[in-house]
Amino acid sequence: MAQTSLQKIFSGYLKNGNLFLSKDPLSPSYDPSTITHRDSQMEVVASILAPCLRNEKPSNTFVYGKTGTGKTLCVRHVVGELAKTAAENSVQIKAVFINCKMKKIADTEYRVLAQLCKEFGYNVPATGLPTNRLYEIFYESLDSQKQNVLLVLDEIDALVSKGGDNILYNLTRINQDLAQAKLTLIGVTNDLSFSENLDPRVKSSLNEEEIMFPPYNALELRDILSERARMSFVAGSVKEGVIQKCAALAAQEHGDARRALDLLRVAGEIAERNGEQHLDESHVDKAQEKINVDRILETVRTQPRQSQAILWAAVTNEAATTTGQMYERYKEVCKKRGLETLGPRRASDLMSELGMLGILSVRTTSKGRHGRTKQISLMVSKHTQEGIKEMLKKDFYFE
DNA sequence: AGTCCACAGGAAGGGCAGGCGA
DNA sequence: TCGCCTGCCCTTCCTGTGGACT
Repeated sequence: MAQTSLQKIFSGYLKNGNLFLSKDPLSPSYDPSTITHRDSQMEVVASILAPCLRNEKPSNTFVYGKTGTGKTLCVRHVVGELAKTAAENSVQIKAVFINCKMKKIADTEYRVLAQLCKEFGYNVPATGLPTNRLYEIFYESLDSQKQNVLLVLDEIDALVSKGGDNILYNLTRINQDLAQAKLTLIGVTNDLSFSENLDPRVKSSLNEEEIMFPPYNALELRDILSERARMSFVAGSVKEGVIQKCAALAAQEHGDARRALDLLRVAGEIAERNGEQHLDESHVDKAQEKINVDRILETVRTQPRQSQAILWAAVTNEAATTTGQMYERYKEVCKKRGLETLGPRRASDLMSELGMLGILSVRTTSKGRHGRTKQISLMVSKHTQEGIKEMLKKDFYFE
C-alpha cells in the first residue's frame, strides 16, 4: 500500500474519530465506580465477607450465574472495597484472584498451587515438584503472618473438570492446620449444576453460602448501556433507539451484558470507520451480523483440521446430504488436501459436533428401506458461508 | 409381521502427547 | 531425565433403530 493512502487512513481516523470519547467503558475488563442493578447481590457478598474486618473467617462462598451477569465484576468490586476499609483500619487482608480457565497457567491442581505460591512470594518451577511439596510451601507462606486471605477462584468449573476436586478438598480443610492465617474460598462459575458433581464433603464445606446472579432483563441492560454510552460516546452522537435495540438483542441471549456492550462498541466502530458522526439502529444491525460472523469464523478457525475438512466438504456442496454422502465428499477433500482420512465412525462424531456448534444442521431421520441416517445441511447465512470458504481457503489452503 | 437398509452410537482398546513425580 | 500415568483422539467391533418395502 502506498505511503500516501496509509496516511490518508490515519489522518481520516484522527479527523473522524470524534464519535468515541473512550472505548474503555465498553470493554469487559472495565471496572465502573458503581455497578448498576446488582446492589442486592453486592450487599450479600459484602455481608458474607465483612467478618474479615474483625479478623474472623468469613464463610466459603459460591457465586453462580450465566455469562455476562456481572459475577466477577461484583466480587472484584466488593473485595476491592473491603481491602480498602481493612487498610484504613489496619486489618490484614489479602485477596488473591485466580482465573482457572487460563490455559497452562491455572487449570490444574499443580498450576493453581504454583500460582498461589507465587502470590505469596515463592517462585516454584512450572513442573517437577511433588504436589505435596507445593502444598507445604503454600501452607508455610500463608501461615507466616496473621492475615485473612480471600481466594477467588473464577471459572472454578474449568479447574474441577480438568483436575478433579482434590485441590478444593485440600483447600477447604487447610484452616485446621493454620495457626495464624485464615483462608476463605470464593468460587465463581457459570455452570449452574457445578456443585452437583462435587464430592459431598467438598460440597458441604465450600457451599457454606451461595449467591445466584440472575440474568439482566432488557430494562436493566438499557440502564447499564446508557450509563456506559454516556462515558464512551460524544454527547448527542448516539441516536434514539440504539441503546434499546442493543439491550433487546442481548436480553434475547440470556441477558448477557458483555454481549450488549460488545454490540454497542462494534456498532460504534462501524459508524466511526464509515466516517459518520452519529450512531443509529442500522449500525447495530450491522454489528449484530459482524459479531455473529466473527464468532462463527473464530469457532471454525480453532477447529481441528479434520473438522475443517468436513466443513469444507459442506460449504463447497451446499445441498443437504446424508452422513454417507458427506463422508465420501470429505474423503475426496482429504485426498486433494493431502490429509489423512478418519474412519466413518469418528467422522460421524465430528459432523455431530459441528451440529452442536450451530454451524451444520444435523437431524437424524429414517428413510425406511433406504436406511437410517443424519440429514446434514449448512445452518449459517450465505454471507457467513462465503466468509468460512474464504478463510479456509486463505488460512488453511483448502481448495 | 418380518425383512432390510444405512447408518447411529456405545464399548473397548490402541497410540500418542503431555504432565507428574522421583 | 525418564518411567509412569492420564486424557484425548481414533479405530474396530458390535448392537440397536425407524420406517419403507415385501
